[in-house]
Amino acid sequence: MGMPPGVPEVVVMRLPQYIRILSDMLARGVEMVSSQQLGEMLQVTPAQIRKDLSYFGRFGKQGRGYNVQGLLAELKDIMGLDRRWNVGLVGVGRLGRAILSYPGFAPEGFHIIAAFDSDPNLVGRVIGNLNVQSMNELDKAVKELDISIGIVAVPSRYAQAVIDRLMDCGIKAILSYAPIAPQGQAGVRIRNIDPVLSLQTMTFYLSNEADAG
Amino acid sequence: MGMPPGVPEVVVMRLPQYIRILSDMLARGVEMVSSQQLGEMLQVTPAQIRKDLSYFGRFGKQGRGYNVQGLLAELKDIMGLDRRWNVGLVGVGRLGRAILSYPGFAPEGFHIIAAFDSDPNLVGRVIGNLNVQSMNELDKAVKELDISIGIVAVPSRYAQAVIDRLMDCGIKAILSYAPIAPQGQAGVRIRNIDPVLSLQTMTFYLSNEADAG
DNA sequence: AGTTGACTGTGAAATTATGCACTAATAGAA
DNA sequence: TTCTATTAGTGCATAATTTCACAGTCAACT
Repeated sequence: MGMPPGVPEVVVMRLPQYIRILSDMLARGVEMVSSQQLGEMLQVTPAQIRKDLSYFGRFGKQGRGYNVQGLLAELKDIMGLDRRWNVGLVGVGRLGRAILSYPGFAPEGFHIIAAFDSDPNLVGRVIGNLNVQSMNELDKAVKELDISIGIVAVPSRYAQAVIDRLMDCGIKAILSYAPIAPQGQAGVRIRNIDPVLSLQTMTFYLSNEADAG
Repeated sequence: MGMPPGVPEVVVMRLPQYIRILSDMLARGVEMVSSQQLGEMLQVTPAQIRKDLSYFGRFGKQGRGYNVQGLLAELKDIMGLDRRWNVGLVGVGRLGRAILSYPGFAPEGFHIIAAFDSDPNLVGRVIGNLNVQSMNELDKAVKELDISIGIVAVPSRYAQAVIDRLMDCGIKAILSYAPIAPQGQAGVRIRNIDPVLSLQTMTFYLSNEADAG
């Protein structure tokens, strides 16, 4: 739909961060912002921000900077974040319930509108306003409710099977909380939420930059 | 301590994933693995894996591949993951308690041994085996308990202040669950756990790759 | 012992990403 | 109106990262 082809993935990964900063600024009543200021807040060079934005158009005013509200609206449009996304959750154990009760999704347009579990003791129960459905109903629900994003909150050993099921249903975006390296099909994006992995990327520096300071 | 200088950060970010795969393999009883096989599981090219490893040494046998147990041990050593890390948690609200009860940290050597909160109603209470301490005790506890990693699980509006406090105590690695762009000092690594941001990096593709398939 | 097939380690090449530095535009001051 | 101070957008240079492709090594088999 008129979106420039071949935008580097690194750029796409950064735009949500710009959006977050701009949202904060808008809430604080800031009207204009320069790439310089934006860069300071995100710890990147101003040039990178300008370059990133240039993939999509020209949003600034020379000598002035960017209109916060305007740029925010443009970026949300570009990223598809000016609309509602229906999300399905698989796994309503402890973690799944925590996810259901997390208040941060809905304000950003992500609405968890269906929950699934394979445990017969859970199917049929109402958890967090949702009627827990059997995995057999996944395909039907995805189509009828127009679910385009799946969240996986099942024990690791079942996670790959669940991801496979979601992909078979045509889901193209999956957020997995399982500490595994998921195997995805072409055209499907998978993101992992994995605090241990995050910690493990820092210990290298703790071990090796041990200067006396 | 004899660690090669100037290892690219991208490489350091990938090693924990190799470690995870190798752990799985070891548990499944696999003895040898080639860069080819490893690459298939991680969706990266074999050459990348070999190149990454070459920053640290020569771990494979030509014609055979890598010994799973041996490579795993080497990588854990390199990453500082063959030892115990003491972690302090700030914020013992709902999220903080979920983190305390998450069983995935300890088996990987990350031990949450202190919990802090600014809420007087929580200070002094025992939550998840830990006696919740006041923020005033942070500095002392960090030193006495040899805490080198901080986890931040406080509401967004307090997160930056908590991160600043941790950095003032000499903490050089922070895992933040707050949906903000944290400002770090030089030499301090901060990682974010932010499911909304993860979702937002996928909607671009959902919106723009909408081919009829 | 020699041959074969497999696979690592690594320079060199290709690709991708970042940062520089300049031009053009804009607002406000003089 | 002219001058000054800003700052966006961008072509180009540089830097970083990835991939290629091949020499060298190893174990198994004959």
